Amino acid sequence: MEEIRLTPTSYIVLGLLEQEEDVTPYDLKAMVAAGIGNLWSLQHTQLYAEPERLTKAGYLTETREDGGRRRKLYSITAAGRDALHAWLSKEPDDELPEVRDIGLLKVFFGADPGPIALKLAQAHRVKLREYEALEQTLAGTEPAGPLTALRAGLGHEREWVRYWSGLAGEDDAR
Amino acid sequence: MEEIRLTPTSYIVLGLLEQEEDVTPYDLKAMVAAGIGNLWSLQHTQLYAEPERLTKAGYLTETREDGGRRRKLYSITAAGRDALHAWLSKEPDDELPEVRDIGLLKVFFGADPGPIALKLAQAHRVKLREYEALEQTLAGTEPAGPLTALRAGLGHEREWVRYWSGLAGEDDAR
DNA sequence: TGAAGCATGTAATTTGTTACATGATTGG
DNA sequence: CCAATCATGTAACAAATTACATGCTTCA
Repeated sequence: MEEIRLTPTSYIVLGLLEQEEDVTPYDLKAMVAAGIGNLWSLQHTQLYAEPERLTKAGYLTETREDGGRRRKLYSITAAGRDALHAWLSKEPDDELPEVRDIGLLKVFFGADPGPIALKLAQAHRVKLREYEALEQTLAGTEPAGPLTALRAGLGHEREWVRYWSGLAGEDDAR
Repeated sequence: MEEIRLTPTSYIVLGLLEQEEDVTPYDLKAMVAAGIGNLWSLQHTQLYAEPERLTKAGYLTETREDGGRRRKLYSITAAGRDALHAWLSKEPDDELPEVRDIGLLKVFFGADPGPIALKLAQAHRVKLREYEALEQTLAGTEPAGPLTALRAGLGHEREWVRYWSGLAGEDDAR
């Protein structure tokens, strides 16, 4: 049993596996795409590597399908649940997220904001509409976490639309 | 002369070196902290590794101080400028940034938002005040890029304060 | 029935982080 | 003049991305 450091990637995998058993990396890919991936996306290859790491450390068990391709199926262990819940209830630190937007980086270093703003205002409008639709779907469902997190995404998408629209010399109407 | 892939880290170094010559990694660290680091921070060790990479590829030149510690001094080359400007004026893609906030990740997976919200609302208020002060400093200066980028940061900090204050059951007064 | 694209995975490479270390400077 | 902290860097390690590869479905 190896000691490993748990990263955000680890917690995403643990969090998803807490909800469902006997999950393949491919299933994980779909689960990520369905929700958390909006907030924190992962490459599909990480969804092969990370469960392996977590298994070595005792947080997951790995079994094989009987027939067919004998794909790997992962499930969370008690130790995995413990680690997840310990993290969820740990005293929060006050680490702030960074913006890390490529377009903004270019603007910082002197790029003409116009074309960037046009493109990104449009892209954020699309994303905003997608979130608004998702909000309808999630409204009133349990657990509440995904909806609460989504509302942060909504706020930031609105802010991005406001910001880039202003720079593009448009109004921000949709 | 080696081929290398230019990453955001590369462009940050190139962008900073366009403004000044004969810069040590330590200087770079200070330059990052003074501005772009708010948007996109780098570990100090990357500021040793990255200029070396860029030098091998012909985008920078490396010289040595005469006396003392004979520290390494970097300056941008014509090829470096070209690469930077090509990037700055390239047709923008519409890649959207992700939020990647640890607190929000916890909320998504079911953590109690209360304590997280309290802590982060406070931290974002502090950051917001810092940005407001910076805005005063930058107002009217040239080049305009840093101020324009800062205004995005201001908008998002306000949005974070609004969001987390709401979840903390505070009003968002400062 | 064959092409397109989805599903599934491995391996190599590159990037970024952490750990460690030591010389210089400065405030108390 | 001592402790703290800033300045400066290297090396080892871990993580994430990219490249590659191949089996399976489906539908034209």
